[in-house]
This record gives sequence, structure tokens and C-alpha cells, in this order.
Amino acid sequence: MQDEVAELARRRGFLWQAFEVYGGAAGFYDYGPLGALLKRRVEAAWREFYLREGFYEVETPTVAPRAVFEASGHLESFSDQAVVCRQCRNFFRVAEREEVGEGQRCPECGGELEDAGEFNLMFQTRIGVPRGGGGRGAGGDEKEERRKSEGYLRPETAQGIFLNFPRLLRFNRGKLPFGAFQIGKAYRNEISPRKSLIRLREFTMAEAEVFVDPAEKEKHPRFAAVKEKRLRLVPSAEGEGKGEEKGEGKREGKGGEEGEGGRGGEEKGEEKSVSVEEAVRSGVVANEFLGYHIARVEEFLVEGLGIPRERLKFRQHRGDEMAHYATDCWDAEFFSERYGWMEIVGVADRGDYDLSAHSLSGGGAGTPNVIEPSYGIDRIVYALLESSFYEEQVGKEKRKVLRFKKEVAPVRAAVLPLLKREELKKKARAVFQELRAAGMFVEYDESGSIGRRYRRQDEIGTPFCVTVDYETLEDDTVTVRERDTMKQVRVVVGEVKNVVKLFRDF
RNA sequence: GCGCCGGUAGUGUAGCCUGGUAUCACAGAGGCUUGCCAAGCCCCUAACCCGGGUUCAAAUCCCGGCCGGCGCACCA
Repeated sequence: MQDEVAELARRRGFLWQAFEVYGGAAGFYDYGPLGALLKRRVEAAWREFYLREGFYEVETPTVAPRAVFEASGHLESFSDQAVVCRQCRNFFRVAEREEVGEGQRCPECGGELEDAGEFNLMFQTRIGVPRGGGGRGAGGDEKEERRKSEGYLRPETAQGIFLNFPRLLRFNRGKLPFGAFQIGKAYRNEISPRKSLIRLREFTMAEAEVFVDPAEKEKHPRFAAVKEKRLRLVPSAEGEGKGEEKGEGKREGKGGEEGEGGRGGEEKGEEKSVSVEEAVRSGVVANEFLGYHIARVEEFLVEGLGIPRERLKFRQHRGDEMAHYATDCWDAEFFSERYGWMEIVGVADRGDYDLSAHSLSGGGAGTPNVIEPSYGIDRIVYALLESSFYEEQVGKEKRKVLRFKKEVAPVRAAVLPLLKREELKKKARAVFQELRAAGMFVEYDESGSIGRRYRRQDEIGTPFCVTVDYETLEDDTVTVRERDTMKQVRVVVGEVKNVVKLFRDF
């Protein structure tokens, strides 16, 4: 069933395997013409959403010098060798210098260990040419030089914002809280990228970093706007909420525990549907800031993009699955019929981890904390494709339709002459030009029968079809056909732009 | 990364076991027809993942690679 979405996405130019002419490479996709439109619409909606929140956008490099990730903890967190136990399949990191001998035994069950390879999720590169050309046989100084020229592709967009914290604080005239966001590419050299857009090696993230005085986390100035909102929450089983002491211990304790326990919410805490206010008051969600942003995430996904509310829930990370920088984290998970529950957004409380790590407390009293809604744009695009896809019986035919919310639909409308007669084509082209001139991205299509063209537009999720017939030539009205209901209304050409409203109530 | 299975026009497939360069459908281009939901007719375009081996001959058999699916592991 879901493979049909993938098939449609390929056939209609949403999503293509990248580098196909050279045999492909796992974990990379090309967005075709419609996919790129869809993705841009998601990004645009996201940008607008956080601008309305009062945040400013920044853009920072995708490559950064080694020192950045030394400080951020990313280098340490995943550049070790790894071994896996043949018996119990437990996964262990081996400190860099230690022997990864086949002879060593599994500390859990005593089984034989096998080399699981380099565990390094960051792509390494070089920035400029190191003195000595990076050649071998370099002496101590040259080694140092080379180390300095080492660069990595960022595994998250966030670091670029943290590094600018002092400047951003000045930009905001010294006042907390404030937020900054960024949309951009991030890179992780995944061991086995799989599942369509869900695990990519290059992907687009949209991250907002909210800086707040830790003393003010309990009170969000606009909390009232979200407090009634009901959320489907799955708290982690291990005791309610706050991971206050986790921050420190995390950096060392990355031993063998890592590999245990399934992902995707197996070990469930109890799922509950509560208002944001109740969640915060009862301590299920640690503070108002976190609660506020969780609520906003849901609002964006549901009201902004049209992801069905019943296919979303928020699941809290267990201590052992949290990133090294997080003290608390709630994932927005989307239910995929194909892949099960999957993370599409993470809302993390990063505490003061990052600003402290970079020694950028900003000079004020205490180090600000960071609340971070972090969106996986590609995963959201996948969620939209899957949840919008419907197949229905219409007469003897099956109709495939992508029911995108009209705000994200790649093509806004199609203008079609009822028949391929010159006078109709001429008028239809004029209507088409008019809509284009009005700034709507519309298509024109005169090939085949009218029914065929309607279905073609259904498949790519175009919300409206504007049809020019003989009546148009007399009174300048057209029919506007709505995608989901297939109903039509007659509209004066000049009104087509506003027709959207006519269909809102269907 | 490991194991199992797979890779044929744009898409979905037949052929593979039993070697002799390929079936069908849909889609697409053009034409005829067509007064509102994938109608019909004509014509055209279009494929054996890559490399090596066996053979007179490889889509077909063997090996390797790449990619995909599933399971395990991993997903900071």
C-alpha cells in the first residue's frame, strides 16, 4: 500500500534516488520538480511560523573546523571504534587507543567480540591546505597544523547558532529570552541509511534555538495561548520529567548500556492525553518553556501542514537514548503505515550544555539555557506524502489522490480547456497567464480528455482545476473543480483567485 | 556493518531454472475523435544496474561491486 506512494513519488517527479546514473549511493535523494516545490512550501511555512514567533533567521556554514566539534562534544561522542558481541549482539565503543583485539571478551556475557568498524557519524574534510601539504612523514608541528585544518560537515545546524550567541544577544539588546533559527543541510554518515527519506546522510534540518534564563523557564510569556491545547504525551517510564543531574554524567558513561532497549517507544511510559497546562503543572513536562514549544510544534504540524493529529504523539526520551547535550527531550512522532512510529521533530532542553561547552555565557549572571525544537524537514515531507495519499474507487476506476493541504500543494491550480479547440485553448491560456501574473504557480494542460487531466492533477495533489468551456466565451466564467470532493462551481474569471474560500466548507 | 532475498522501457511486469539480445499493461509525444472525471482509434518514443568470468553465444550460469527490501545491529 505504502509502496504506491513511493512509486507515485518517483513517477511524478517528487523523489528520485540520487546519483542513479553512477549506480546510486545510499542515503541520498534528489527532490524532483514537484518534490522541490513541496519541500520549499514546507520550509516557507516553517519560516513564517517562527518569524511570527518573533525569532530571527540566521545562516551559518555547513563546514566547521575541528575545534567546534571538540568543544560541542560531537567528536568525542562518536568517533570511536566499535565492537559487537557475537553472542548477545551488544554494541560497545572502544576508547581510541585501546586494542580492538578479536581476543577480548564481551563484558556482558563473555562472548566473542567482532569488529563493528569505525563509529564516526561526521563527514571529515579539510579546510584549506595544511602546511606540509598534508603529506606523510610530518613532524610534530606539521601534525598540529594538519589537525588545525581538519574540518567536519555539521551534524546539526544548531552549533552555528550557539557560536553566535554573544552577537545575537547584543542584536537582541541584551534581553532574554529570544530565539534564532536556521534552515539548512546537515550531514551524518549513517552506518546503514534506509527507509526512504527517514535516514539520510544529507538532510535538511530546521532548528530554532530559544535562549532563556534558567530562572525564567517556569514561566513562558505566551503560555496562556497554548495552555488549553490537548497533547498526546508518552512520558519516559523512568520517573517523571526533569533530568537535572544527567548533564554531567553523560559524557563519560557512554559504555555498553547504549545498545539496549528498542527505539521508537517500546518501553512505554503511560500514554496520556492532557492539556499543556496540566502536563506542566503535574510535572510530566518539566517547565512552561518546554511545554509551550511542544504545543507550537504540534500546532505547526497539524494546523500548518495538515498532518493528521491522530497520527502524532510526543514521546519523551529515556536517559539512555538522549543525545549527549540534552537534559530532557520530547520527540514528535508520526505514525507511518509503512515504518511505524518515527521521529519527525525533537524538542530538547539542552540546558546550558552548549553555551558552557563553547564558553559563551554572554557575560550576564548565569548561563542561559537552550530549548530547541529541531525539525527533520525530509521526514516531514515523507510524512506529508504518506498521510496525504488516498486511493478510492470512482465508478470503475481507481483514483489516486494526494490530499495536500492547499498551503503545501506544489501546484496551486491547473487551467484546462474543456476540449482541444482553438477558441477554448486560446481563452484557457489567457486565464493561465492571468493567474501566473497574479503570482499563483499554476499549470496549463490541454492533452487528452478532460477526465484524464483531472486525474493527473489529483495525483500530484493540485487542489483546484480551472476549466474553460464554451460558456466561458460568453460570460467569462469558468468551472472550478475541487480535488477532494470533485465538486465544481462556476466562478467569474476574476474571482478565481479567491475561490479557495468557496471550498473551505466542503 | 552482518545475514537472507531482489535489480528488465518513465512505472509495474513476462522471460531467467531448461543460455540464441525481450512480453504485456499503464504512462509519455504527435494525430483523429471527444461538451466535465484515467473512453476509443492510428502512429511514435522507450529497458536487461555496473564490472569481471564461463561459453561460439549471457537478461538468463558463476564471482565481485553498487543499489533496494526484510531481519539483527546502529541512529550521538
